[in-house]
Amino acid sequence: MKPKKRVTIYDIAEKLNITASSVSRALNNSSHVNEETKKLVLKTAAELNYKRNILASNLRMGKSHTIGVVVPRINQNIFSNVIAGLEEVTNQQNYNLIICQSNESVAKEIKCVNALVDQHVDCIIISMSVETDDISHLRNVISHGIQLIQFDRVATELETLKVINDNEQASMEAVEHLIQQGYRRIALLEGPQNLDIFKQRRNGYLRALQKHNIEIDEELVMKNAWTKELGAEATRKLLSLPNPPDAIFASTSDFSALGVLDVAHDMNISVPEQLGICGYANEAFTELTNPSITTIDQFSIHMGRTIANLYFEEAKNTETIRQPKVISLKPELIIRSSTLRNAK
Amino acid sequence: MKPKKRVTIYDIAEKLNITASSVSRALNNSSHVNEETKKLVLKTAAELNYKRNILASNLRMGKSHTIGVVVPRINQNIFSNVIAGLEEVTNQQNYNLIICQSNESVAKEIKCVNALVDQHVDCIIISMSVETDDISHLRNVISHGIQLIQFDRVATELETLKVINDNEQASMEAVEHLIQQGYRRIALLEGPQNLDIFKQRRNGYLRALQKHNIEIDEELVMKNAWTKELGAEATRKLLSLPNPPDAIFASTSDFSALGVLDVAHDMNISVPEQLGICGYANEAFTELTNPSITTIDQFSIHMGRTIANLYFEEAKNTETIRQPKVISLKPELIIRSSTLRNAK
DNA sequence: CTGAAAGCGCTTACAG
DNA sequence: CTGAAAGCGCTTACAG
Repeated sequence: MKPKKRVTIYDIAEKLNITASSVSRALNNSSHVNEETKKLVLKTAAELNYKRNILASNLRMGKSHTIGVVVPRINQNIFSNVIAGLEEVTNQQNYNLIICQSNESVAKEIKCVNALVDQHVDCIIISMSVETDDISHLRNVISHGIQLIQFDRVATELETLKVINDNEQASMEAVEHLIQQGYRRIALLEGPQNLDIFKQRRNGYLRALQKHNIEIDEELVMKNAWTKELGAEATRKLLSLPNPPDAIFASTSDFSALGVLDVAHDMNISVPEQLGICGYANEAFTELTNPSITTIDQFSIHMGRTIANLYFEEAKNTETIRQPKVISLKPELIIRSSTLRNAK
Repeated sequence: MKPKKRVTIYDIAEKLNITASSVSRALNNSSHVNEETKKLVLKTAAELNYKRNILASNLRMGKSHTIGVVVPRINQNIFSNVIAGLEEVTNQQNYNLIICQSNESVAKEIKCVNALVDQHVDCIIISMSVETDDISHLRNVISHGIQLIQFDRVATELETLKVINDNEQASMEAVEHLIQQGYRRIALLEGPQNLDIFKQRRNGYLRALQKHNIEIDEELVMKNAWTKELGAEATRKLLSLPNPPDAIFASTSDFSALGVLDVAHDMNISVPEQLGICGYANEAFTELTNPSITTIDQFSIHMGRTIANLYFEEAKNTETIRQPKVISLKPELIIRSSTLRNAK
């Protein structure tokens, strides 16, 4: 089958004995066009089954009606849900979404970002890889006049639009919940501190302990325990301490919480009686483990929608000098069996 | 910050005192170009930090170096993994991926497909929504000269490139495994039969029973049990039969298997002793439930890579008349506790 | 191997 | 409100 010959604005113009200029104006709903001709053009366009050639329009306008998204991993709860939310909104606006994954590598992240710049995307939405320290590729985005929106894992020092979670507050609530349940030696599995989200979670942990006058024991703070394996490893160390913790807050992810749970099972340590466990992210599996895992929900689909809406709002606001807006969303503690000692 | 003025082929041409035509040819590695000038052009391009304007190139060539993907849901194991695999390969080839989700609605699917056609994508990769019966929107894709690749949930009657799983074989193996474990009254939770994948899984079930001379009892075949809730509902009915099943093959998904497990827990029926459970798709959680769930892995990342590679191979083959190639992948049975009666 | 020219299909500043 | 014209930046068939 051969591609159909496409109908252009010239075909419409010819049929109506006007110029392509007028047709274009009518189709774009420009104000400088007669109501009559506009109607006529729209009618004829429909009759001829005209479809605007987006490639031509893009070239002329210098924009692509496309938004690029760069995330560490597509198949991870928070990111696939953010993408789902983004897709929902951008689709309504007839925008396209180009999705890239950095696989937690800066090199790949840079490659993705540059590809999107080459593609003339109108906006780049990014959550940084764990490796990312130098952010000159992000500055480069801005210098090309492309809107940059950071979310979740953001570089605070870079003034852009941001949609973040209030990690500190959420962490604090999680740790306070543990304290309320009678846990006193609460360990922290923390993530790479070059990412602000992990710093904030650490701060929330510290603040909660301070507030309740619990001494901070650096022995209980395990660095870089942000995968299932690393979480398990850290847990083994913690539980073999002379004075082991009675609860572990896996602030990095539910995956590390899962590592904690595995080790507890292996060592025949009962959860939540002997050990409380709290994760982060409300991955689907946290509901299904035995016991189910207390965690923090980040409403990631809603986050995706928020990001997209922010872009379209800002795109409208061309008049004034805009300042980098930051939207902070409030995560919610989901209390499950792994920390419910009192209720049992 | 203002966008930088972009360097064009004219800038390079001017600097070298040749025409843009030659520059273009050099950059595109055309054979009709002097080696010397080619080198010179590439050197100058690098010096000036030239970047091809993809929008212009796209318009001129009538293609977009973009592939559209339409899946029912992005945040579902198989699809997010297929996308991850696609992204991996297309990224290497400097192609873009535009991702849409149909949300299991034909209306949305049609909207997505049409948007991708309007976008002049080079290829559309699709896994149909459960509602899709009429496929004229897919024929429309082909009539626009756009390559169409179907995967997983395919319309068999439509002759296109396809990458599928051997669902029948996998189902048969799953049911045979149940039989080997001593289960004799094996129920089937089946999906909407307008989707071929669910028909094939049903066939695999039937073939396994026939092979082992087990009478087929239609009472044990539950239609349309393809979500957690519907799976649970069907299970309640099955377990209240005068002669209830001793195993349930949730051929639709692990989510329905989860529904089965929930009901079994509620009714204090022990798994796998009193009831064997097998799911489909190897969702992450199947490893984490208690007991862990036997299921079928579809190697979805690999499937994504396979699809992308198929596209690029076919794109090269312009010479001969191509026939619609179908690649069938072999899923693998993952045996876990929920069906291991003998081992216990 | 290279140049001159046309054209992809649109949008918009400039006149009138 | 409408037309004529230029231009977005490339690619390629046609000559030479």
